[in-house]
Amino acid sequence: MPTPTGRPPRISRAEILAAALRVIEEDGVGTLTMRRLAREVGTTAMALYHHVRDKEELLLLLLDDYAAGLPRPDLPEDPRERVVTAAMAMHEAVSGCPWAVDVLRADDLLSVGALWYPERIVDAAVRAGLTVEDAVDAYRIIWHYTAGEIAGRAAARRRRQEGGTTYRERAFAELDAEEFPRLSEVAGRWEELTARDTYAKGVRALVDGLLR
Amino acid sequence: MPTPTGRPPRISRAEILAAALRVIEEDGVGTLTMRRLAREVGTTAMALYHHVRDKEELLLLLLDDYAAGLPRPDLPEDPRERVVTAAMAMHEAVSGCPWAVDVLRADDLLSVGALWYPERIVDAAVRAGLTVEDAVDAYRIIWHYTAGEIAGRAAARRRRQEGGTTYRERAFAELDAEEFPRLSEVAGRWEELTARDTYAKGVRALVDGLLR
DNA sequence: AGCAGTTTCTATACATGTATAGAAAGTAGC
DNA sequence: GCTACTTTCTATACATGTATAGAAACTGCT
Repeated sequence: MPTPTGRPPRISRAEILAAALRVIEEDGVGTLTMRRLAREVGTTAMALYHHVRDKEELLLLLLDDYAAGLPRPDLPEDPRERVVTAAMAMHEAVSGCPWAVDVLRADDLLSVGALWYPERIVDAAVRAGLTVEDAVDAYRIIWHYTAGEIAGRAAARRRRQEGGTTYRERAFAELDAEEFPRLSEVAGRWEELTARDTYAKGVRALVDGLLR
Repeated sequence: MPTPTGRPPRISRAEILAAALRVIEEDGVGTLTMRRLAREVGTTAMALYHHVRDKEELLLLLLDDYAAGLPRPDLPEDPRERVVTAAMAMHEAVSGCPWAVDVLRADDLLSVGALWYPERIVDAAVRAGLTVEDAVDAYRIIWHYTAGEIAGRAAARRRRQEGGTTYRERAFAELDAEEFPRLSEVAGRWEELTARDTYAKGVRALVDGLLR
């Protein structure tokens, strides 16, 4: 299409994304609303919907740009360690993105800018001896774990901020020690036990189990 | 408190939960709004908030009841298989709950009625030779994987229903075969490759890796 | 210039979760 | 019975994402 038709646009997707990023960086992801964003770009909320399908897509595009700009880590030669390193890089990339949690409802990663991660993971898994099919399975399993871990960790953080009685706390409070001996044993230490970062442990176990 | 004070309640939490369950079963979880629920119970939306902190807690309580009513499977003697079986039961329990996805933003399972699952998993992990601390880690890693898998699967299902171009499809369409050889190789078969249920494979790998 | 077609933008409206203020309906002490 | 207090409920309001209808601004054709 050499000559475009129709009313000429006053705003572009890129402009919207840039403004969104600005808002997020300045005032946090919680303040990013379509109306606020529109104000920032100098238009109305509904005008944004011509450049972006919905808010979820907006955040996805943002995540995409973000991931595309990250440095790719060097990967070790050993295939097993390669998978672990790539997975941890993926985890770090997504964790570092404050709005990622709202988009994590994806069955797999993801988007143009983030394809590096699945590519490396699948490739390393094949090098480790898996068939391509198994390698794809492995990647998706790792992704599910990664997404679940990040979502969980984000929820925990939010809960700690908001304060108030956790539903879990109540569950632990009325815990029957006879019926649930193990949980009773650790109930008092739960907060402490679950504060540690166990992601690496998890991927290592996963990779060990998957590549054998 | 033998004699209660204050205006006597016209509705109870149990009543609300029952009505909510009825609405979900009859018209789907998508139609469950606070106003609809209030109408069903014969009160106003805001009145519900005296019996339930917010909608999330409502769904959590519902999930709790649901999980509490499920039959507990027999667990095999072998500790490793025991963990796998308990995890799969947990997965099945949560998957079977249509509204669970909206509540899955929890850092760990969960609630009074569902404590059976973590108890069994931690216990089996200890029997398999882990310390209590490691067993708790193992349980949470399994939970993160489980939650991520369910959320992903739900997102995929939704996307299939709604139709329209997936973001992923677009990503695959403009895929550079030189930069991403592995992904290009499987791009055409992605839908087929990711349709299979890989949860069992994942937990098995995870348990293998964790219990060694 | 005028008409048709296309794209972008504006105005308005709606459903939703939930905050807030205050009314209603009880109990206990006097 | 009256007042103080407590709990529950009602009315109203607001921010949010987004649907819908139509106006506005452009191109190309006649």
